[in-house]
This record gives sequence, structure tokens and C-alpha cells, in this order.
Amino acid sequence: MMDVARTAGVSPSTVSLYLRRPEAVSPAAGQEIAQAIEALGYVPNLVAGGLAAAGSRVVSVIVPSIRNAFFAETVAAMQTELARDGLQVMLGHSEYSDTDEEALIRTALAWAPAAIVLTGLEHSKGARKLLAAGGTPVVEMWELGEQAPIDMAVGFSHTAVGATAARHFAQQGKRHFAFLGARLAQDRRAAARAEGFVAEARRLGLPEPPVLNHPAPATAEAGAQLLGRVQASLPGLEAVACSNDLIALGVLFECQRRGIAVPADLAVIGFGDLSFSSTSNPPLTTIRPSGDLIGREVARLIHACVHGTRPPPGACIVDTGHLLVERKSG
Amino acid sequence: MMDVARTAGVSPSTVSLYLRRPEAVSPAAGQEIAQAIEALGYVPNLVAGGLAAAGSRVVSVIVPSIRNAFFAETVAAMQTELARDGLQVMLGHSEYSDTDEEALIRTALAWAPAAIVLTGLEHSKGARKLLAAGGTPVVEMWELGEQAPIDMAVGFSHTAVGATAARHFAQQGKRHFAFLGARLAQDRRAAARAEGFVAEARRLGLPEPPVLNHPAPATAEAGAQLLGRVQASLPGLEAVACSNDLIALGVLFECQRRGIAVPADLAVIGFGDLSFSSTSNPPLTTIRPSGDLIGREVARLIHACVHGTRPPPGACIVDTGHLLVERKSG
DNA sequence: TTGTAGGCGTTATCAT
DNA sequence: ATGATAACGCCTACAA
Repeated sequence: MMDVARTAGVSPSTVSLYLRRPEAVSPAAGQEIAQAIEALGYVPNLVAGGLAAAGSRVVSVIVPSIRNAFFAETVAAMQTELARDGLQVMLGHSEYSDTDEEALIRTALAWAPAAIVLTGLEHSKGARKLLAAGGTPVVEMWELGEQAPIDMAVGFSHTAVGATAARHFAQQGKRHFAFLGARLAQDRRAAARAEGFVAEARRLGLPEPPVLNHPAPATAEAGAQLLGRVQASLPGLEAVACSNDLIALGVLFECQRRGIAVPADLAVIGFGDLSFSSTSNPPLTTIRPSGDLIGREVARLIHACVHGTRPPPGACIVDTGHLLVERKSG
Repeated sequence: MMDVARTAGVSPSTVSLYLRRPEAVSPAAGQEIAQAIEALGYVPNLVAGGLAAAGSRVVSVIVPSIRNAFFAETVAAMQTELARDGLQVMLGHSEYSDTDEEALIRTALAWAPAAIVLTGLEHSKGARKLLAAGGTPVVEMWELGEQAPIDMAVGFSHTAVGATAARHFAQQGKRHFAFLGARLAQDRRAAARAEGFVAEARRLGLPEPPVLNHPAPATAEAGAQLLGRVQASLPGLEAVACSNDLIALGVLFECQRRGIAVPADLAVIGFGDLSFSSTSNPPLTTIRPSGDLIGREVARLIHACVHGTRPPPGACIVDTGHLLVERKSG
């Protein structure tokens, strides 16, 4: 920066000022500085800037898995919005482990981020303490429920999603359901969907739906295997709710192989409304969580915090809801 | 840090030293310091550390789209490896725009990253200048070809992938091919696969395969539409190569709807070996690029740079190759 | 509008 | 093994 100042014939602080508020500097000086920057290929050092300003323009985002299309969607949307404020996304993935998450939070905090974004409402004790100590704004996303958020939250109720699926099947006159999930022990939001599904079926006076769990990540392969298990053990089954569209996709394929007509013999509902769900055969009935909306809302909240216009507590919890997308599979 | 030093009864330098090389400090002092850190909930400020050390422990990764499962896979694998070295990933996505990429590179450089990871070998003039100026290690990934990399590279030849697909079809006795792609104007690697496919068909003395392009991102929906176009215009068609497994998935579904037998009436080959490809009906023949391997190799290169043991130029270009995964679709 | 001075929380270099 | 000291590159008063 000193080089720029020297070649522009001004002082370093003028350059600094120009960089942050170009209109606060005289047009003539501005020209000189712009030229010097161009000529020298100067790139401001944000590390130094962050240190001096006691707060960097970084937003730390921690998701369970970036491979998961849901979170990829959200992160992408969020990044696009955040970039407008000159905010950079630092990414971490916890692989659904609370202890890993805590370590990531610790590292994140070390960067004095403008905000920190977490997935879900459940975190380790240590994580809560770390977050409570600093004045860093924290947004929890992709989940809303009984539990009060640490600070702000954007998401929806997963038990409500499960209930929607159960009600939908009931409306179609189905009575014997099952829930197909993967890694339910790790993925608490999927578990909440299962719970909501079962609870709603019970409330409607229907037979209690069994919950089948696949120990590996949610893939089409898992779905195909789960359908095999379900067929072997539950003869009168009429409908299955899947914790993820990929599982539903596997179910669809396995049904084709076994000659099970969907939805006549077996109704199928997914979750996620992934890109292939409208194109499958039959098209997949699913529940859309609006991952991109979540990303945008999180960004909006952070934008407000950064600009010192933090919304009132009530507006810091935003419910993005969910949407039943009825197609042909159930 | 001064607080920690005070409560531990040592000087700040000793604390700093302990944090970086615990074995260089006496066990007694180490104990005191550890306790003080624990008691105060001290989190070191990496921004200040980065400034003082003139180089942060951040790796900037710029991909075209994080929604794309290929890159998500690579980023996830890379992050896992990098985390072991205490390196944080800063993510950016260019949406396949060179000018956006240049802006992202500028921001990335402003963080004085330990390394910067780019996708592909093609970048704007400005981007090259920025990168050439600084001494930041740069790794280009997911592509290898005629073009020399800026610094290091990990990837494979996309024209070779296209050629593999064409040879495979030829071996099956097919003669009339087509290539189905999406956003070929933006996605140069997909375009290279198309090119390799066409060139190899020509080399084998087969009719020149038409290349069909879908203007929107590669999805199953795009695949279904492309199959429709292909059926309408190319009556004698025997095989289609898709630029992405999602497109192939859409083709598979559309074939089911139209009663086209795969592979008897039409052979289909994809690219990516995504999670659903082994489970589809029929299972998808595809080409595996090993996105996770790319991520790990990139991390290995960066690890070496960070440790001052930069491999010789020859070892800085690693070809991860590609693998034909033969299944039932073609 | 522009320049000056002090400090942000570390690390690195040198003594001790 | 430990501690004093000087950067690191910028920002934020404040003064001119």
C-alpha cells in the first residue's frame, strides 16, 4: 500500500480511505491512486485489514457434509448473496460428528469471522460455550424446533415434514406405511422426520409404521436395499416415506426390477426435491425444503448484522417451511 | 494471549512458542500454559498470526459450481486432508464465468493463502497475471491437456475420456453415435469430452457423431429433453454418450417412457460414476474420474509446499486418469 | 480533503 | 528454555 501511495503521490491513509470510501477522496487523487493500483497490480491485504479492523470479512459455514446436495445448494446460494457484501465463505464439514464440529468451530472462531453458520440446533456443550463467549453472530440453519437457537436460526420443522408425508398417504387412503432412512443415528434431522411421520400416523389411528435404517450414507443403493428388506418383512405395505430423494430413487429402481407398480402397489414419497425428482419414472412425489431460500435468508440475516442493523429477536428466527410437491409416485 | 501469559506466569513469547512447538518449552511451563488456556477459554487469533507470519493457513479453492457433485466430492476429500495440516478451505464458485473467477482470485490472494486451487487450465489474462505476480503456489485441477499449467496440476485428459467412450461403443459393434451435453459453451471440459468422442469416432472410420447441447445445467431433465431431440432427428441412432451421469439418468428414464430398450435399442454411457449409477435400471455404464483422488492429490501437493518440500516440476503434474466402469446400459 | 500516530495480536529474531 | 523487541500491513481516531 505504501508503494501505491508513493507512486500516486499521496499518503498511505489516503489510499486506505480511497479503497473503503472512494467518494471521500478528491477525484484527482482518486484517479492517481486507481492508476497506481493498476500499474503495481496491488492487492489489498485482508489479513492485515482484518487485524486492524478487529473483525474479518469471513463467514464460517459448517455443514455435516458438502457432498449432500441439500447443503451444497444452500452454501451456493449463501455464497452468492454474501459475495455482494464482500464476504468470503470459509467452509468446514463435520461428517455428522459433534466433536469434529467443535474443533471446526474453534478454528472458525480463530479467524474472528463476521458470522458463523452452523447446521442444526444440536451442538456439543463445548461448542455452545465457545460460541457464547465471543460476540460473534451465529446462525443455525436447516432446523427449527422446540430447542431455542443459540442466536439466530433459519430453517423448518422436520417433524412437521414427517407429519405432512403421513397425512398425504392417509389422504390417498393408504394405511400401512414404513419410513426408510439412512444414518438415522447420526442425522438427527432425518430422525426427526421419521419421528414426525410415525407420530402423525399414530395420531390418525393408523398402524404404527416401522422405521428402517441403513447404516451408510443416503444413496440410491441404500434405497434399493431398504426396499428389499421392506418387501421381505412387511407383506401388506402400501406406502413408504424416504428420508431423502436419493433413497426414493433407489426404491423406484428396485420396484421396477421387482415389477412393483408405483404408486398402485406401493406409494413412494421422498424428501429434498432434487434435480432428478421431476424426471424420474414415475416422477417422484416429494417434499421441498427450499435449500436455496435458507441460504438466502441466512445471508440476509448476516448482511443485517454486518451493517449494524441486527433485526429484533423475533425476526432472528425465520421459518422457511416446507412444500409438498405432488407428482405421480404417491 | 497476554492474559494467558500472565495467569501462567510466563511471557507471551513462551505462550506463542508453546502453541507452535509444545516440545520446545519446559514441561512445567507447558502445564501452566495449558491450564491457563483452558481456564480462560483462549482461542488464538489466526488473523494476527497470519499477519505476523506473513502467510495464512488458508487454502482458497475456486470451483465452477459447488452444486456439481464432482466438485463437491473433490472439495470434501481435499478438506479432510488439508485439515490435518491445520489448513482451512475458503470456497468460491465462479458459475463458469472467467471474469467472476478473476474477481474471486483477487479476493483469494488478498488473504495471502498458503495455496490457491483453481478448476481447469483456462483462465483470463488478468487471472494469470495476478497469479504470476505473487509467489503463491497454485494448483489447477480436473483437467490435463496440451496447455501447460500455471504452476501445478492434478487431473486427467477429457478428450481421452471422450475417446474411451467412442472406442467402447465401437467394440460393442455400434456405429451410429451421438453426444449429449449441457452448457457446452461454458463447460470447456465437457466440450473437450465431446470433442474427443467425435474425433475418436472419426479416427475409427465411423460416421461423425452429432453433438447435442442443452443450454441449462446438466440435469436429468436436460437428459430427457435431449433424448427427445435425438429420437426425433436421428432415426438410426445406436448409442449415446452423455457428458454427465445426471444426463444419462434422464436418458434412461425417457427411454423407459418411450419403450426404448437399453442397451438393445440404444446403448448409453455416462460420466462421473455418481452414487446412483450402479443402482439405476439398467445400471449405468460410465466413466469414473475419481474426484476424491483428485482432491487427495491436490492436498498432497499443497502439503509438500507448506512443508517446504515442493516436489520437482515433473512431479507437480499428476495424471489421475479415468476408469471405464462397464455395467449394463451399454 | 489529506496526513500523522498509535495500535490490532501474533511471530521471529535475537539476547539472556 | 525463556523473554524483550521489532516488525507484519492496515485502520481509526485525530490533527492539520
